[in-house]
Amino acid sequence: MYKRYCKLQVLYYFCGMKKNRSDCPISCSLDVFGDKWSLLIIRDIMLRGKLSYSEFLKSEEKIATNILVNRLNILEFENIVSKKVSPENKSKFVYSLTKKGIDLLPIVIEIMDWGAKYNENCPRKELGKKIQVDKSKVISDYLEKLTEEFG
Amino acid sequence: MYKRYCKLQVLYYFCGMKKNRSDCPISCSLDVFGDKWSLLIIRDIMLRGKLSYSEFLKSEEKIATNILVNRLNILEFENIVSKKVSPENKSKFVYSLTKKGIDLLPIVIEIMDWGAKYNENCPRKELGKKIQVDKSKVISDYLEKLTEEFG
DNA sequence: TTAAGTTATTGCATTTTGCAAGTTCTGCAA
DNA sequence: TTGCAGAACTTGCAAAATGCAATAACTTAA
Repeated sequence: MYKRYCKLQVLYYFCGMKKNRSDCPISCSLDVFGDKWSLLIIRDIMLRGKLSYSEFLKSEEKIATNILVNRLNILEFENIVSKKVSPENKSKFVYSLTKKGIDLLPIVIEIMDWGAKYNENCPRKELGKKIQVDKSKVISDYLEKLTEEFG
Repeated sequence: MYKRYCKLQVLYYFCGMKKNRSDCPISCSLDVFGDKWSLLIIRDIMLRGKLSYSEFLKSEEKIATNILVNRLNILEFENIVSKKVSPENKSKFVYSLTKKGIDLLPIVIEIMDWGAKYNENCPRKELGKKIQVDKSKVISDYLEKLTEEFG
């Protein structure tokens, strides 16, 4: 087996772990992904078929490398994504959504719809228009697709 | 007319206004409410009938006063909430959701559902259980209720 | 004009973010 | 077995955001 980096980041996250601010489910959710970056990584995996660290880095929002590592570690620790050695290229990793991660789909779609509705500078592209026409179909289609990848 | 505080916070927000990180609607949404507090304020107004600064302060997550003022100003600036002098008590303000704010309802409900599903320490209470049974009914019921208050 | 209730600011310590540079790790091929 | 290239990760430092406690400003009503 290959020795990979020790997960300092996860250790920090785990050790410094604050209790949830409250037992409100909204608050607990935000404790996990309530920031400007986590859901963008989820989006990349969920809607854009991105798989790896280097692909996430290329997104137009230009996430910094340390933030990306940190968020990926947290998402993995929280069992939202899982990380495996890539079958095609053994020196890289691929990330995929767990069931828990896939269940973020409706949140992501709703956020996308709201964003498109209220920002002139966010023209609806293909997916955005589909959402406008039949949101629940988009969700169920993606759900099916993501679930079968999930196996 | 009463001179109220000048809105330094809003000025800062406006002046320091970064362009959106990208034209992705998800990213644009997160530019506005992608943090640990904004949606909790929305929740308080939307689901808990809270109206004023002092009520928001009392929530169990214990938001700091400066953060609360800052977020309220941003939400108001973004036209998600609107602020008026309270009819009952003229020395206080009440906040209410605009149409844009009300449209955050599905996002809030989905986040709530996900949070309750994946946190043992977030027992589903009345609303959580209703969501489990018939999410879209909960959404349309609240939508109706919020919209008539709005109207 | 003052008291009571409400909302907002300030200063400081701490934490998180952003950025740029450099380091470590892995597989593959010489 | 070494060296290289691609990929993932860390580090150091500056800047920004957060948390906290104390204080200030504002409004109404008496």
